[in-house]
Amino acid sequence: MLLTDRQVLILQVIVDDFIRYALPVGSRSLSKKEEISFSSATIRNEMADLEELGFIEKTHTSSGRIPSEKGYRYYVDHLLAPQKVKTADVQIIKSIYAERIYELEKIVQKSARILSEMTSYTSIVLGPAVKDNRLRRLQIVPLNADTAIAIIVTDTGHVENRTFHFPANISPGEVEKMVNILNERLAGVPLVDLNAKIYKEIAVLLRQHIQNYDLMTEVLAETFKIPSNEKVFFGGKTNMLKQPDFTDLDKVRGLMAMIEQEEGISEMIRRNPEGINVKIGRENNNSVMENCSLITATYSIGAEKIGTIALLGPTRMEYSRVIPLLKFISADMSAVLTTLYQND
Amino acid sequence: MLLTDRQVLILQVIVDDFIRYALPVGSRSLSKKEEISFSSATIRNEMADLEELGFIEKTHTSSGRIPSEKGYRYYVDHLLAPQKVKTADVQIIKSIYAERIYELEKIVQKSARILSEMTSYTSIVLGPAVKDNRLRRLQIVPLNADTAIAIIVTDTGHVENRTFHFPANISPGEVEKMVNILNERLAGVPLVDLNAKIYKEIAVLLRQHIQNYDLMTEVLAETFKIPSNEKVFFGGKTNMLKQPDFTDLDKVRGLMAMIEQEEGISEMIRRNPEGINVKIGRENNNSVMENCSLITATYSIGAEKIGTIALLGPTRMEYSRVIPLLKFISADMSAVLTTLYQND
DNA sequence: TTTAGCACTCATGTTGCCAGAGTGCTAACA
DNA sequence: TGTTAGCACTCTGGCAACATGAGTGCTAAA
Repeated sequence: MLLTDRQVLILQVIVDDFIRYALPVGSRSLSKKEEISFSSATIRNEMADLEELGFIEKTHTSSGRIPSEKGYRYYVDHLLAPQKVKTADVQIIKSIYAERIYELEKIVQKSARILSEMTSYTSIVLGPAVKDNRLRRLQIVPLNADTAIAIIVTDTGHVENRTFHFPANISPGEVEKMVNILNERLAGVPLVDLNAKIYKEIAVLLRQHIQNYDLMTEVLAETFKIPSNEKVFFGGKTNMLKQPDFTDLDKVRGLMAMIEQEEGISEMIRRNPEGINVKIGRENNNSVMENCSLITATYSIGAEKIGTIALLGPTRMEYSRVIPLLKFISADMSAVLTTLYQND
Repeated sequence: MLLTDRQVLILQVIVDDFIRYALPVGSRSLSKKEEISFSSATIRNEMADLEELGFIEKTHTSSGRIPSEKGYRYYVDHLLAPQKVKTADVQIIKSIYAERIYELEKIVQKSARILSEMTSYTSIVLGPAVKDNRLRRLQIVPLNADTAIAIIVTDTGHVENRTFHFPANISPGEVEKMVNILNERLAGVPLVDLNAKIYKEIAVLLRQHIQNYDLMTEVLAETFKIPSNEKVFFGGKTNMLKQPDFTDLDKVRGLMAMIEQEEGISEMIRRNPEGINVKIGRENNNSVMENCSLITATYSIGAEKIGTIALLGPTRMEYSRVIPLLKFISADMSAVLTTLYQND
């Protein structure tokens, strides 16, 4: 079951070649490669063995071989010669963070865009769930007699806002008092806990200052319902169309539908553990991903994982270029975010 | 050059049929239709004339006919029997506005989504340019020693926010004063004019209260640079993939690239005049639009046009269903927005 | 163990053929 | 003069036959 050195070499060359040219690789063309010093017949024998072991497969009886998912898996796990990230690319990535951006979301979004541009695959970044941010400041801006905007600023510079309707008979003075109470009591509280706190602590206080305090409490609670999902950012949504692998319109439709939906893809990304992960084809447990690979890398503030940056491409992905790139970006992002937000 | 009644009838039936089935229409199948009481031979003669006049064309010598762009044009201009909007659809549209939403953007975005769902084409809505909104309130929330978020709330409930960096040595007290000054002086001013006002009126006032007033003024001016473009909202970006007309991957790629870019498509929409407009195929002056039509309808607050709602589909679009729908939605949106924002 | 050689397989492209849909034209008809 | 039936013609699309070329598996010799 263990592969011989020569088999490994052949597998490696097959995968490299197929990644490059997207065409089945035959024994004759292999025998012409520098790395390979034995004849096509020998290669054929070895290929037959490799096929039997499940590392490569044929598209039809007399075709060349293409890597199977297992073949890619072996390649990724054992054969990857990670390229160094090109200095030009390093420059570009560094420049994302060179501007003094504070807003976490912008950093994340920009990273997604650049990653997709550098790879011409589709990048997906799960931003930190807003619910885990902490409240920095709450403001209420009245718009008309019964409508106002609540603005929530978090410690990561994220601004969340939503309109709501006042219960009847509330005075500007009361609103002001309420805002003060809320800011005093809720600063530093994770958004996800706002609701509980409002019922537990704030309601009592409001009672002392506001007429319609019970209705108001309810409105506040409703207003501060924070979506529990991570935000999803995309880069190069339609890059898949450019890949020669996707000539089948139906496949494309399926993929696009999934990307459009956001749910499916973010769920798929989310279930990967910390660090860097490569999921090849059906390893993603999703029929539309049959010819796709997904590489994920988590990023963090300090030691705490806060999001995932992912790359979606054909199984025939340039792993050796892309994996180091993703590692680099996620590490760099983590570093930047950590200096920005660590000691808040 | 004027068409006879019979020619018009035939043209109408051809277009209707082709819109429905996406297959070239032959004389024999035409002759079997109820509406048509004369023989296939007669139809052939008429079709020959119609072709000579440029209203229909063949895909090959012995194929049935399909409408030309000129044919669609005539159909849209003269033959459209606008269907009534289905009551079910009316319900759905009404329900968009039934919830008491105040935020203009949400209304616009929701409209885009629903329009695309009802038509299975791609909808694009140009929201009002943020720069034309008026400032309702400005807030500044410090994030750390030198960074803060400026939050701009407009009269349409839009919240714009951006981070900026304080010049050195500014005290919390000074910031508060500044915010007060800005709110006093700038409330009701269109965002696009903020900059001018800051240099003309605010700078002088800041001078009296703030040490580093010149640097601060510059930072403010920089912060209040408002993007001049309309916001673009999409619905059903990938709906085009579902149309039988788009089997050619290259065409699809071109279209998707344009949609992804946002620039091209919004520019194309923008150059249509007020009211409802139908641009067929090359009338859009854009090679990727060759087999597409674009229908635009403007919406307004009171008498002032503030945005455009558009629908992108194949030239073989269901004009008779879709045009009334678009009319209805744009009118309804205008009505709702007018009651919400007219007297602000 | 390696390799040369050969028979075999299959995808691809070409050709010819046929059926079917559709046209254009002509001649007869109302 | 307008309408229609009929017929010859054209083109697409599907199918089968065939050649080609890339590639394989196997055998036998080195």
